[in-house]
Amino acid sequence: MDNAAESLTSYHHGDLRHALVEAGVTLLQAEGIGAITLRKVAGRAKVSHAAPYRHFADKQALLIAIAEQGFQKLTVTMQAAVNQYTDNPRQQLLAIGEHYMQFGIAHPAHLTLMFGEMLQQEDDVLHEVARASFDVLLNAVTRAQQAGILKAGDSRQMATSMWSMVHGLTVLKGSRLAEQGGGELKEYVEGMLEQLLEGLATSS
Amino acid sequence: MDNAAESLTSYHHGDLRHALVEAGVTLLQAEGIGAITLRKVAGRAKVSHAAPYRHFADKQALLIAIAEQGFQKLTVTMQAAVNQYTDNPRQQLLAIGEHYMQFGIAHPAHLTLMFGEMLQQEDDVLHEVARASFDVLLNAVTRAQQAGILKAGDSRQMATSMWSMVHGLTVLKGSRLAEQGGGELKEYVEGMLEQLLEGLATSS
DNA sequence: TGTACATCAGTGAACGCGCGTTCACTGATGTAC
DNA sequence: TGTACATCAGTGAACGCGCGTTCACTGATGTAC
Repeated sequence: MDNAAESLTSYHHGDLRHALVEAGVTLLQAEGIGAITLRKVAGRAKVSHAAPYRHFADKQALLIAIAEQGFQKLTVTMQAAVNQYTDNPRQQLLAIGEHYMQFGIAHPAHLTLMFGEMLQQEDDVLHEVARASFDVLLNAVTRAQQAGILKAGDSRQMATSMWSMVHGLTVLKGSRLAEQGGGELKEYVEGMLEQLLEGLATSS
Repeated sequence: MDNAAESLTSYHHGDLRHALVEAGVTLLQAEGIGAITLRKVAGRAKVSHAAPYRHFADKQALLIAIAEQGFQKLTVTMQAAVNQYTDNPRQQLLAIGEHYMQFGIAHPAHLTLMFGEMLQQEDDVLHEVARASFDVLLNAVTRAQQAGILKAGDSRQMATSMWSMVHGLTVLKGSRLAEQGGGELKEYVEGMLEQLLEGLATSS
């Protein structure tokens, strides 16, 4: 249903590695982290359960690839938020937060996997794609400082503040701890973030 | 090593239900969420692997009990932070954040279980103990408002801001995304939280 | 205080199942001449 | 263009294992008289 160029491309399957990761993401979404097995993932990709071993050393390697894909998607969506407001660093920061929450609320199990289990692994590639996501925010913070919208100071620390707040909001919103009030997500996250931005503003 | 009143108390084992939860927490800490099985938990509690069924309907019920115990511990530690600064609502808020992070960094897998898998369950008892944790913070926010340290307004929303930020910081600190600089945890979380508190301060 | 009985927490054997992983294979694709 | 060979992605049977759960049991504790 997703990729039209299915049986056209290259080798036997085409791009089984990619298809397996996507199947894993779908399964994660539908049944949760505990439900991911190599056999089910292979089944969803319509190959035998031994086929994944041509592309992944073991189950752990597949899980890491799924987490990587999550960060890559996150980077793309955050960068899209930045591109949306070319000359307005403040709007960029708010939009990054909004897009982050959209991703996290649409894919809660994926976010849990990315931060809960995998990021504690010692995998350099994974940490590189995670850092790439973080850098989108970090760069926006730097631009906001240059524009005089945020005060000078440790931009990495400010980015960490914002990331933390938005990540925490996403997790809470996914549970029932936060009010589930009907307002728009955009207003919700922006209201919260503005409280923080006020504390980080230039004191003019 | 932990409970001295072992073979003294009451029935056959004494308090197997409690011992099973504690064994689960230890296992969670040592080997991660995926490693929790009824059989291993029973083994750690030195009973046969069928014994847990006298206290839990199934594995899921044990997992929920482990998550509940986490929130109860969190409530106690947050309340201790409040009691530490009886007449200083601002210090109370900072100390709550510090204690929260201490808990989360000491028990990362437990926190992941609590928020990642279990809180999305429809279990009323679990949500009640989670709300009890949240209320400790909420009450502190209310007192800070009354003391004129935070501006008037939706205290529940302000508490959500703070909880989000501290929760997010805890998760990030557990990964390698945040700087791992050697500073004290106390200074770290307080520096971050103060940025937010400034945005929430009365504008006097 | 002592005996008979009821309760029920914990036992240990057994079940069927799905899992990750291995391995000899097959057959489609790419390459050399 | 056509043939011979090498490569290697995907197959399907097989493995041993640990899992959750059930069940008839046993034996320690609590209760009635």
